[in-house]
Amino acid sequence: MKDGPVIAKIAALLGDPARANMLTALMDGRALTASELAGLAGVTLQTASGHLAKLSEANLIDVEKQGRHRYFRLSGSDVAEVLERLMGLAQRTGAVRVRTGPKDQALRTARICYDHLAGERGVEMLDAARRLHLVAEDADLALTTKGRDFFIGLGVDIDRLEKGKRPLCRACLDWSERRNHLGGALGAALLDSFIERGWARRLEGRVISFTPTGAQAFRSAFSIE
Amino acid sequence: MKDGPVIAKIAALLGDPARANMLTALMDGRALTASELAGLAGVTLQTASGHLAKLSEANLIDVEKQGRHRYFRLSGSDVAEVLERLMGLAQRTGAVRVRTGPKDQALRTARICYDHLAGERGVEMLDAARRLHLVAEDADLALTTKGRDFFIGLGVDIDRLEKGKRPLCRACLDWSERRNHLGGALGAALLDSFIERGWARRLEGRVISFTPTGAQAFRSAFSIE
DNA sequence: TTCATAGTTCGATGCTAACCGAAGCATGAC
DNA sequence: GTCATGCTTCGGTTAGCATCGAACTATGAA
Repeated sequence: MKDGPVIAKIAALLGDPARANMLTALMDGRALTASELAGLAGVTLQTASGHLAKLSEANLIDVEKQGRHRYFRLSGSDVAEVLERLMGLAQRTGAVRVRTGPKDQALRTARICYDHLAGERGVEMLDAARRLHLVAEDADLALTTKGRDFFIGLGVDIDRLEKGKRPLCRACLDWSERRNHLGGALGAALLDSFIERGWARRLEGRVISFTPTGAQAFRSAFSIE
Repeated sequence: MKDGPVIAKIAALLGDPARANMLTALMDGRALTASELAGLAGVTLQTASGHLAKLSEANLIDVEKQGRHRYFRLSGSDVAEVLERLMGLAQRTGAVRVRTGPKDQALRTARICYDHLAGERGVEMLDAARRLHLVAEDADLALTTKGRDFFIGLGVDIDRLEKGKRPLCRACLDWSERRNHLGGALGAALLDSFIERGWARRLEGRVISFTPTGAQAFRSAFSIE
């Protein structure tokens, strides 16, 4: 069994409160500076710098220099997914009280998962996309011809997305709903589109808030209800 | 951000090599004694006992007393899933050299994932089940009427499985194939059935080995190739 | 009973790593 | 040039925890 130490190395990196705080702060896919992350994690800049160096060396985060700032972001959605799973585990094993504050409720309704829509709205959207035969289950998830036209109609540049190396569609398990929502390049593009159209906007944390008319437009687009 | 410490507590438990070794040893769903786990992890019994107490207190593993033995098993498939994801991360981030030994190849071909079939054979089976319309994508995965008859024909007692609280079908991400295989109560029952029929047997570690005739029967049952 | 096996608890040791102060670079503003 | 800001590196302290030896409890066998 030489798998143990391999897992342990990564898990140990996630196992420090300061680092875990930084990573969860990055879960919304944005890039943050070292100072911001230090503040969020509640440690000094020097300490944060050390942590970030470790995370970076392990390729869990990517760095981008910009002037005298250094921006950090998760190196991929798989990192965010593991964090989500760990939250799910923490919840099931009772390590965390079930929080039911208003903020928690907002997170469950709609939130950002790395760069795409998650929560009730996210699961709802994938369900609808399946019902309307916009996507089909192939190896993972695949866009149908009908789906292609549909999303192009929504203003998504499918051709461009297909050129990228990122999978177009990806089923991503939602920790609060325990069902899948739509990730991948398409999932990201859709969320961008919703925000651009003013259907929804990003609040503090990872909360996504739909405007009343935006929610109406969203439901109408996907024939929900 | 109070999510950080929550994640960190669990991740820290997985972040010790000895504990990680024990948990990976339990990933095949079997229950092992404290002595066995100590041996596998390469630590003394006292040390192992301490680790097991921590894992148990965090509800990551369950204990069962039997005479003067204490048997430990993972508290759920979600624990195994997180471990699989961590392995996937370790692989992508280059923390682990791509092992290509014969044992590794065997693991990729067919292995046990908590209690169901994973690896190439596992992914193949779910693909086939979809192609034959035995399962359909509902919220997660659902058995079709055709699928029900099919699996009953294979000797699976679907009615009994449905009475349990465990979901019948569950898509489970395969780290080596990066695609889904079939988990849930049905996935577990199918693997049991394959072994009972002598199509396959469990080797050391998590390797599942199909006999030549078993592989033939498997492919024939699912109309593969 | 006595002995053996399985496991826990306690105590001491030693290593690792998180932390921060202070100093050092690097970039940009003026 | 000077100064400020953003971040890293170095050094020293501290705290936590993994480890094991030794003693102890519990179950089973003879």
